[in-house]
Amino acid sequence: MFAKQVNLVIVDDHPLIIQGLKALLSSHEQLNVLASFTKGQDVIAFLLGQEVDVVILDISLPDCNGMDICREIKTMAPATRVIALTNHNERSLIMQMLQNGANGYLLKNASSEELISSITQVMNGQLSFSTGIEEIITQPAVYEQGPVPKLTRRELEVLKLIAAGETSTVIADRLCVSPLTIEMHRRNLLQKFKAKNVAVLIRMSFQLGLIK
Amino acid sequence: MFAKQVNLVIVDDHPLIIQGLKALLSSHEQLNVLASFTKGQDVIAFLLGQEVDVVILDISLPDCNGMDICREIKTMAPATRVIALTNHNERSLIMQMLQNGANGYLLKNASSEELISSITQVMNGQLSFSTGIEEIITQPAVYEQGPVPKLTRRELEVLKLIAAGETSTVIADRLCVSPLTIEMHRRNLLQKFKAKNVAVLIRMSFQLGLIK
DNA sequence: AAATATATACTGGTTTTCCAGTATTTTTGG
DNA sequence: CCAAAAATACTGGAAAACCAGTATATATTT
Repeated sequence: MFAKQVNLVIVDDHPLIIQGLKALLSSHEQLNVLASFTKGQDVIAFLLGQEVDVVILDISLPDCNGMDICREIKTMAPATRVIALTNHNERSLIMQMLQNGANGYLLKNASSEELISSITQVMNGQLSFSTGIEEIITQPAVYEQGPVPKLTRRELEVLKLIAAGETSTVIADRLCVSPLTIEMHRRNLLQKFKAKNVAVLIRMSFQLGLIK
Repeated sequence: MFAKQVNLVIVDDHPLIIQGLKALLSSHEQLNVLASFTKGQDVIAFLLGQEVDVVILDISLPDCNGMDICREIKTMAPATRVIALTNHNERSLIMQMLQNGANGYLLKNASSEELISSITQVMNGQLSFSTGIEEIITQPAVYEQGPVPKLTRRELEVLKLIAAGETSTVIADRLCVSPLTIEMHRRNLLQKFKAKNVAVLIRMSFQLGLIK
């Protein structure tokens, strides 16, 4: 199955997920878990001094954005394969991860067999996806989004206040600017998300993990 | 630590979580995992023919609502302890689970020690919570919600269409009713969620797992 | 230093939401 | 069968969002 020993690293903020992955991988002799981390920056530091074949990487990490970590990993260690492991199945996120160099994309409800198969595939130089993910990627979405919107500091601030239910007038008072400025931020946010109104803006922000 | 053998059952839609829990629990002789399920209804069927000490129960299950399963378990087997294991830390959900009879509430980022400790506590007849959960429960929320809103079939239908970004006029056309009817549904939804506008409505609906 | 992006702010206007109250019909539960 | 809940619908009106375009100042990037 594996031509040689495969060295892996796990990054997930759930100790139980890490535990489960270790238990699963340990029943395969040639799969060797070198380390596990609950923070993204720790894996970057680790990779500076250690060569790793596969990183299994959660997207939602407490200290940073898994997508950025993915890009960083591929920048510093291009030969290292990255398999995203996440609950998110939004096409935008999947495409963004692939754009950032991910070799695989698994959902957390994947089976053991699926995980092992995925590791095999990426080690063979292939891309690997959970059941259903390929379908999500390939079928043109009814509402086609571009990449995940990149928000400025101010836009994110305004978005959070909108999500908290505040009106433009209240937000303007809070941020000491004109209500017309906030209206302009709203318009820009709607355009970036290709959203027709606040309902879609909030929903997509949630789905993309921009707000919790 | 445990006066006697503790029989447990795990219900979670993530095989990796189940794997992790099993690995963890198996290193404690007196903790005996009888079975695991990825569907809520399966655990109910199991409990009909088997006495269980502790059920570790995810709230988000694919076939049903973990909160309802919790209530069902406590109805049919009051002596069985239920520990919720979830990613949600909204006060409403925590209170609802306690209301439905849960004995513990853990977040999925809990450590191994925390889990074992929780099992110990519930077996001793105590309530048990993840770090931080007690704080969430005890501090009066800035925006105090009541219990998780119970939506009618029609209300949920309208909510989903609102979340999809449709206006009241469009929703009315879709459902073959007057736009004024939809406006009335909107008003009722805002009242049930104690939301001041659609932004809060959508945000809370996602936070409470009512829509995905 | 220059180009670009961001933040800010305005005019003028339409659409939509939110609000409060009221009323009737239909459905559901006891 | 009856009471209660849900669904439906209306009047009248204010507040807020959404829209399109335009403009200037500041910050950032090249």
